[in-house]
Amino acid sequence: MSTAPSTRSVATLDDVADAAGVHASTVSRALSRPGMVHADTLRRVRAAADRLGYVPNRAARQLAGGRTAAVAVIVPDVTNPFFAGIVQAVQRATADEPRLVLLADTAMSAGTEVDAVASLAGNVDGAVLCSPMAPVGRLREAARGRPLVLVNRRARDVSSVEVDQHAIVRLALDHLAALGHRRIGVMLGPTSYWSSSERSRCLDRLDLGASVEIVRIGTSRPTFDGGRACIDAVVDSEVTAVAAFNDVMALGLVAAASERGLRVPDDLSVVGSDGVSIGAMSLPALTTVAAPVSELGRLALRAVDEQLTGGSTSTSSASPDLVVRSSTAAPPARRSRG
Amino acid sequence: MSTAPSTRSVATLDDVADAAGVHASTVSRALSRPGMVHADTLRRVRAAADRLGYVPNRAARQLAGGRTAAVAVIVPDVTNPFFAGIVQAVQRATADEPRLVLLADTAMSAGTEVDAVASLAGNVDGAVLCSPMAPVGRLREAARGRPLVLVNRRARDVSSVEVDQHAIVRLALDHLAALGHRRIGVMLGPTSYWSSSERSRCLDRLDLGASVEIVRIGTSRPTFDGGRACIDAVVDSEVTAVAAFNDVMALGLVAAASERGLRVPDDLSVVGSDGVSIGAMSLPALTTVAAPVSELGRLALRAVDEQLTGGSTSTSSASPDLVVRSSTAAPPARRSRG
DNA sequence: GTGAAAGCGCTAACAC
DNA sequence: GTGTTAGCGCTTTCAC
Repeated sequence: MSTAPSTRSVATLDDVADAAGVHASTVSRALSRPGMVHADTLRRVRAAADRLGYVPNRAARQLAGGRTAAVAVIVPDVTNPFFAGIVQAVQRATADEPRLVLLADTAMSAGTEVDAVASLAGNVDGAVLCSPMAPVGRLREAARGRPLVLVNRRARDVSSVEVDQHAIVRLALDHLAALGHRRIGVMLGPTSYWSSSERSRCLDRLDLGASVEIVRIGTSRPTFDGGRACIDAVVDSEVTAVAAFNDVMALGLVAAASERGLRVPDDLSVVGSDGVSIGAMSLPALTTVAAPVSELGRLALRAVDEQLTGGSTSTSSASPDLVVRSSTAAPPARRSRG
Repeated sequence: MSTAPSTRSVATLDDVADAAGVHASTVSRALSRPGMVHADTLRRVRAAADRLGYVPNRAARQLAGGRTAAVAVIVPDVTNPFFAGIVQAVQRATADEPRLVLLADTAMSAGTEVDAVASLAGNVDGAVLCSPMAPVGRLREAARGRPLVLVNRRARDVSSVEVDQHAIVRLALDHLAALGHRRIGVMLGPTSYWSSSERSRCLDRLDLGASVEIVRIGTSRPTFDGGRACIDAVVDSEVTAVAAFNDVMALGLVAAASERGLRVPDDLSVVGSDGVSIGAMSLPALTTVAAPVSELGRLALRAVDEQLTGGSTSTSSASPDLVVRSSTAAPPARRSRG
């Protein structure tokens, strides 16, 4: 009956064209620029496409048109729930106009990062780089002119989206100060992290009043063990509370504290940063400053699109929220420096 | 000097061919089947490709050759570290022969799962589906003949890789029995999960000796809250230890227990399953039966390749390991049923 | 508003 | 062992 469907397993544009009684180019227009064809043609084409279960071949589309409808997301480590959250957020943000998400995990290696950008660049409309550590110059070079968006890192002439680091510091310290802490440690991350050095800069500008003293707790790897390793510095500094660089480090610190016989929050209060789910699952549940992950995803995607259409780069920032759980942060024990 | 490099921003096969003084098809061969060209030609081609920073265009490659050198990984939730681990494992397993990894997060929806397979199928050499919940028939249909590999789910005529569920149950229960527990609860997951019903079947076949009693603890969502929700059933069943369906549920149970004033492991021992990092970060660190994630990744990729070359499907299983941490599992308190 | 024709960059028969 | 010739399935000028 009617035009014989091709014997190939998947329908092509030509098959749809035959079925609808129009030329392939008309089908192409109908499907990608509905406004450019007659309303009647449009209906017939759509009906035919549906009936045949037509799915456009992206490779062909990319080859002919240049657009890929795909984005790359490059993370240091997907098993870190913060980065997994961003990957998820980027994907969800593509819901209105579906795009493929190509993922690369760099195993926290700057070299792998550059390689990932290089191998992905040709296959996507843009790449979202989470907390990249490679020199931005190398990254741009590897991107060959494709839109690049940095998450939590700033660089000249490259788009970026970031969590407002000042707000993170402010929320964590205000919370601890309000609980009555007067000597508070701030844990930093690796010096190569923009977010870490930015927080350090924020501390300089921060005014918590004369009664509160801030102590910087060295720099350390942004991992559970990195957090653990800070326990000595924390104890030596004689603080009653710590604002950690991220949740995972916070948990490491809590674990190390408890091994030392320090109880959290009785002997030491800890506030994390990120708001990842594991914080809620720990015991006691971690009070933290949560990053607005979904918004970061949306902003990152928008930044890709801006470069695609306008060519202009941008920097946008999103605000975190304090999440008080029950709880790793409490008023200082009376006995300590009361 | 010499042949003018094209003005386009990225070098093509023709550019390399010109630079090397050979035909494009020779370059193609040199790059994909080095054995088929003269050693000298090979050197010249490679040198030229390097010099021009040539990166093959995958879209063109796919269009012409049919192969995509990409795999899709579809997970219910990337922020679940177990699934993130599999994604990572699949990617790492591609190291020898690099492939793109296309990720889709289905937000635990069976419908989204089918959609994801449908939209990805045309763009990859195969898809790895983690703990899928959609009917396998729908998934195959959506895959349009592309290789499909199920992780922790079995179905006729579809490849699958799984963690040996019998071994999981065995390792957890032997450990608890060896610690002296005589009445042990086994938490199950959603009935729609193959791994849950499989474990239930394993319990029937398991022989722990007459002195050990097993109690099935209902079924529940495989989440932290799902684990929490089991506390009533656990308390009512009067077990002294529980083998949880997964780590996240185990942590939920531990949290709920502690809210009830039950101490872990003193009043209740808990063993998880998965071996995800958050288990190690919790307090106390979770004793668990760890899934061989890297191996699952390798096996999944191999199953894709088998179907691509031989066309045959297969089922392979990998063995988990008991990871004793310090610790959520201990001998039962003397006072309980001793 | 629609058809015709020319590629996008590559691989895969074929000849030589 | 290498060059030639066709396409792969689309988008996009162009005419009309």
